[in-house]
Amino acid sequence: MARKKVNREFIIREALHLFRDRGYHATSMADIGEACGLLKGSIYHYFPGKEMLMKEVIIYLHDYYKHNAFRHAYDDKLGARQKLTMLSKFYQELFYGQEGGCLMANIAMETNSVVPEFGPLIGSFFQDWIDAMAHIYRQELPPESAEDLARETVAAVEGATMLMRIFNDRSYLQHALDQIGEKYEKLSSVPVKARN
Amino acid sequence: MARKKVNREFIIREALHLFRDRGYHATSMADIGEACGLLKGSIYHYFPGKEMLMKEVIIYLHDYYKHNAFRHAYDDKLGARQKLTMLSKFYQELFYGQEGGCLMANIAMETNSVVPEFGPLIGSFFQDWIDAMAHIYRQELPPESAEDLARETVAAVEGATMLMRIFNDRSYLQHALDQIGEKYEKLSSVPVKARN
DNA sequence: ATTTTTACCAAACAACCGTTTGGTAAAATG
DNA sequence: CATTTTACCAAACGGTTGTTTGGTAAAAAT
Repeated sequence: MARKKVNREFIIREALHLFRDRGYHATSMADIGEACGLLKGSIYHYFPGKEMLMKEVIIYLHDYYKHNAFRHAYDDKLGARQKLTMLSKFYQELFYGQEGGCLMANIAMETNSVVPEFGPLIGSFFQDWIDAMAHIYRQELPPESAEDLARETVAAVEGATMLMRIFNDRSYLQHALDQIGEKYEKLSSVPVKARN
Repeated sequence: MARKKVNREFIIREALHLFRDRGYHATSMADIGEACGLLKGSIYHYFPGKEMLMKEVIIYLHDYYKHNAFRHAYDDKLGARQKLTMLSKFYQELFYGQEGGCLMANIAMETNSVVPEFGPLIGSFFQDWIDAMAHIYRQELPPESAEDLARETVAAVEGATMLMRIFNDRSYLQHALDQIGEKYEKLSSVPVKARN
């Protein structure tokens, strides 16, 4: 019977799930402890407090996106369409497996005016996301249009993720992801290849 | 010195502001009481509890949208473009005057899995919004495209509202609202009139 | 003018929150 | 083997939460 090894990363990941679908205030240290097989006081052996744990969760998730998604945007071996396809797949797999939508958006909405310390961390995540999309779009679009389309894309995906959660209907996100490629095809004047 | 008259609607409106930009859990009954010039216990003279108050806030806001925004979508005296312009103006004025973004989205994200009673109320709001947009789009678009575009529009506005709040930059919402008209122009084959 | 209702306040309530403390068995270190 | 460090538990801490209770002065109704 393999013992679950408890370490900082394990706690971060358990906390990530709880924060994502219960929110920051409704997730207690006791909840996090229970998910890790610990008492709430024991979390303080690994983290100085709830706020710091939340910050590390945000940074952890930001890093995950960097390595598994944004990364592809700067991969010179790929064309713009390939990049968009890879990112779409990433979002699809990420959001489909899980309840609770997007942690970054959820925590941002809940804590924006009440725990301002999270703001810059979450802002940095969305800026990186927008930058990655803009970098892709700049391959065939003027810089300004690329930037606008990037912001539009992130907004569309986040809005769709929210509606997906509210209506418990995955087609919202699916539709938004499909639209990313289509919109780019229309804006870049390159002829559309046959739909695969 | 005119005395502030305290009644149910006054409390609902004060609570609306607090819930919108501090969230549900971070807004205490004491906060709401203070905003109304009352002690927290006195709120229970008007409402049976915090949860019921939140529900009434949601219904109140839903009604406000119905009467001041969705209404225009079904006004037979207006053309599709006029309707879109009026709705855009509504969102613009509504979201510009206030911090805290969209209460419906904020509360939905925060409480979706922790106070499920709010879910149907918020879902009903977004469904009404989508229906209103779809009704406009059906004037010149096939029903299925109209429905898709409506969902897309609501998602885009909500996503932009979120980013607007995170980056404290109104241009996100402005851009999203501008895109509503443009996208509809492109999809409906009617020639574009001169930009006013 | 008397009664009833309204609109509160002041205080208490149990429950829960994030955090701290003191101790302890096991593991790592020397 | 002796010692230090690690990884926890159990319990307590002060503070805050939503809610309830009992009372009271003013307003409304009779």
